[in-house]
Amino acid sequence: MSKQEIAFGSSGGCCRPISDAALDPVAASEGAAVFKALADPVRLRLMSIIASAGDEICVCDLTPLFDVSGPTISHHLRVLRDAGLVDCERRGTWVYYWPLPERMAWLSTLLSVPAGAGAGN
Amino acid sequence: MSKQEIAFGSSGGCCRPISDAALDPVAASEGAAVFKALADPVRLRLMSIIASAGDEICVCDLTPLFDVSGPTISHHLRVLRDAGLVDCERRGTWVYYWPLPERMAWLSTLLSVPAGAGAGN
DNA sequence: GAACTATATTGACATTCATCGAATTAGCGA
DNA sequence: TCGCTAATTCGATGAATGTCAATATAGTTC
Repeated sequence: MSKQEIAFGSSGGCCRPISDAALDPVAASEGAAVFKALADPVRLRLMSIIASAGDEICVCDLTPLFDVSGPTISHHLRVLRDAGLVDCERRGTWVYYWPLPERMAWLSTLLSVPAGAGAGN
Repeated sequence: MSKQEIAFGSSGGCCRPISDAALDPVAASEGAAVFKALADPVRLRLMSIIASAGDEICVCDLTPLFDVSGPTISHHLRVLRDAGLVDCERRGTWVYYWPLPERMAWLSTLLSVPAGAGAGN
């Protein structure tokens, strides 16, 4: 278990939109690490399937949905878990994954646009 | 100008939270490409500075804020532009960047958590 | 305990990526 | 036109990453 989870919020406020205040280098590194977890087509789809499942979902139900090997799915799930986006539990032979909405909500807030932000348009 | 902008929304609905409906492979690739643009500490900080500037901002004001070279900043800005997150205009000797809030809002919606979604916690 | 299934880990490999220095383009002013 | 500054593009390089086959671990069933 190489649990090297991403620490976030350690630099203070974790829930302020970036259009509200610029990130310092430390916060940017933390945020980028979580975005990186979603920056792969397989992982983003995995995340969306797990998040929309409405309930925990078995790895055995996830794997056949993809064209990549089992070990690759396992690898991607670990990345999502290290990013704090999902968690899992072994129950018998099977392993079940569920979403951690807090981390997703955090990213969502980071990217939220207060009202009429942005000068350009 | 290698403008290979990321097409999104081409697969239909672009503004549905992933906790609401799972992404198909095409949508996942489009979304992952935009997240990838934010999956770097320098780029995420650049994005936050540009988004929080309240107005367009000159590259000459961005570069000294980072420990990387000018060409590297230029490279990262191009990635953000190709992702549709910012746009720019040359005015005289200088080039000014501003945020495109729509794309940020799209990502924010993707990650938004309706209410009490997520089975686990 | 042996055989079997479901996941995870390991090790290797090809590709992608962040970064830099050097060269290039764009515009200003003398 | 010549020099100067701002920004981008080019080419190269070392590091990170996605993938798979092989192996290992966890658990069930006989």
